[in-house]
Amino acid sequence: MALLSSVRVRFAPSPTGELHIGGARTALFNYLFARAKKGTFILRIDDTDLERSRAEYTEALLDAMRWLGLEWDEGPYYQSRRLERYEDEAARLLKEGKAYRCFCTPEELTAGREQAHKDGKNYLYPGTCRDLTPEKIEEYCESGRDFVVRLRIPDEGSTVVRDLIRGEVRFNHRDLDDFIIMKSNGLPTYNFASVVDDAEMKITDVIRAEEHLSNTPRQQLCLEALGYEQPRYAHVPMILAPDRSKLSKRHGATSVEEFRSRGYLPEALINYMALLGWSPGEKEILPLSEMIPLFSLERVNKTAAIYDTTKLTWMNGQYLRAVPPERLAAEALPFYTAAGLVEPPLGGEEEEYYEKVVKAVSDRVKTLAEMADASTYFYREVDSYDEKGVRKHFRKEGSAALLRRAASLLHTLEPFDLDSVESGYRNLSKELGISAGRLIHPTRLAISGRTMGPGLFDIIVLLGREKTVSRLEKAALWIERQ
RNA sequence: GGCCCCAUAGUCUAGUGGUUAGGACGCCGCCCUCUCAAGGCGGUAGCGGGGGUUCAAGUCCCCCUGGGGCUACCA
Repeated sequence: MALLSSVRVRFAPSPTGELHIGGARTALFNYLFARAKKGTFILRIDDTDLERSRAEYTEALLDAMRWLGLEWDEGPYYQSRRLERYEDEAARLLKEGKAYRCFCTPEELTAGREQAHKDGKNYLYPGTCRDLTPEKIEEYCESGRDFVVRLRIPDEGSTVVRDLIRGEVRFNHRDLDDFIIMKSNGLPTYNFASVVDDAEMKITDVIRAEEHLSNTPRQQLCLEALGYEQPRYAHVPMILAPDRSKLSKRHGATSVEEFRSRGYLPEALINYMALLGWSPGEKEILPLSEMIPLFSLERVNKTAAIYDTTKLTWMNGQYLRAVPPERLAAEALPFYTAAGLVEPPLGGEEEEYYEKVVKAVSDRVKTLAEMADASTYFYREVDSYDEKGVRKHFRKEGSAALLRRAASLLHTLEPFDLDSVESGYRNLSKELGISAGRLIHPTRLAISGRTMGPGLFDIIVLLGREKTVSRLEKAALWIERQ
């Protein structure tokens, strides 16, 4: 029983570009639905558009899916490898008179459309070839004229889409025309291929973006003509760019690959996307595994969402801080490499140092890219001092002398560890009758060039005696020369 | 243009006739503190407009407005 009712869903992207967060979110909802229902999640590549489909996009797509952790149970199936199926099904419809050959040229069609537009009228395919005589058809075929196959749509009546999220939506047949199911190049159109595959793959629930809602009556009509059962439909809200328009390249980071390269963690991206259109209830921060039992289409809303990187970034910070140090070091390595700070493979001491740097810096950043950026002075000499910091901490009377005192303290300090450095600093400030901050701030600026960062004593110990002392002296010199 | 969907703060959302309209990000302030984060506390800001229905409307109905989608030999 449970087996019979088991759900089968699919994510069916077309490999015409990178996977953007809209598509990824649709994939995620399909995945969550399948897992929550103990069903099957199928991946299908809808690559019937030869012009725009590219093999490298398919690879990138699979890569992105794997990176996100959205494991599929079946597939990937490729529509381009199933062309015979569509041909057979189209031939069947032709034979049964449910579809017909249309010999109109694209030019004729376009002219009709433009004319209608000029007259301010609606354009629907006028049905020119709808009732061609068998003789005429044969004549056209023999003369080698190109043709497409169109589905015959009833003139009267309507088709109702029962959507799990939106309720019943009615479409009048008079607003639909006999649309094309097979192009003149012999390839199926989306509406047709998709339906043939969904039927053959026994898809029980079609969960996809809202942009497909208007196409659903066409698909239902196809299914009906083909004599297959209807799946259930659920059209999830779209994800819009910050300017409310449809997602596109010019909106900065929109593809999964881009977020990845900007230093976002897959679990943060997943968590953030899940919250776009779905609400789990109490907790907002929750990993994929915890989302599964909570997921249901009833809690998916109808409103298009505008994605907002600010919240994603915050969430990434949350995840970053929860990641075990070893994994964090591994995830961050490509970013340190790209920034030219390290060159893997890292040796023993080098690796130890790297891990300490990561640990020191990770608490105060939100992305892996920021992490590398915040680490530069652990690998390079300081070549400039933060301007505001200079005004605040270097310009004061006696700053250079202060730095020299600190340098000489550290020069001989034993042992050179966190506790002794800190107490050494605190004692020195007491001795000089100044606040610890008066000593700490210029030191940070001197050894890191920055006014913010990890705890000063952590930096000092990590950097080591030699570098710290030399940077302090260098800064003192710099101040004196100003 | 036609058809369809949608409408709670800047953003993501809870809400299914009776709530001081709840949470999160952001922003502001305070606390903590060597800085910056993190964390804690507090604050800022919302039911697009107009008509109905009802004792009572963010919630139901209609209109308007706004946004989005489809209307391709794209998916």
